Amino acid sequence: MMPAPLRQFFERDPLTCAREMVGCELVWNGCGGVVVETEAYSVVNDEACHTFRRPASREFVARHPPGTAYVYLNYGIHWLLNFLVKGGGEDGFVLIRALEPTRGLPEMHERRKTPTLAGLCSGPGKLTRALAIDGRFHGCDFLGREGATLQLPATPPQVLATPRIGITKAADFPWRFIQAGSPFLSARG
DNA sequence: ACACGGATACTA
DNA sequence: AGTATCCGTGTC
Repeated sequence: MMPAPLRQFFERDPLTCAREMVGCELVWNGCGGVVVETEAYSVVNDEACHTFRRPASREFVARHPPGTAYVYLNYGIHWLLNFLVKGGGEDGFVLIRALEPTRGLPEMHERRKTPTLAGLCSGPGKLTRALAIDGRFHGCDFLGREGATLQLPATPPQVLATPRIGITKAADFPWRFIQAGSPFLSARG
């Protein structure tokens, strides 16, 4: 079960949570890195959030505690990792979009077959592949599992807000958060 | 620039 | 069943 202080991390609104997730080190079974890019999705007035059109997603929010992993298959190819945010001003999700690799580099390179370090976890689908995260973890207490840790930064990095990537609805919301100047992002911004 | 690929939620 | 849509990536 997830440590109480960590659980409280997800008991806030999605924007605050997504912003403060940048700089945290996410480790899973010896592989992982520092989160350098996230996006916030809200169940309130956000057409890009799954809950806006998917009853099953609304049911997911109702039936799981904050911090639960929300993992889904996008474009039939890529697993995307989100964490459920709940109990603050608004409920929603934080999408993990990119990591600066710090742990288990050989193993991640083996899974991704990627030559460059910069491209190893520079996208939401890339990092789930590198960490071997898939639909098995949808709905589970991911950060409470053996081998999973989320370490808060000693000194928080400078974080910038930009528009979210790859969506058509509510595309103008500046709800993507990136570590300023990081070469490990999924795109420029 | 384009193909790849499957779950979800619609219409009937 | 058939259709539209979708928080992407690698290779063309």
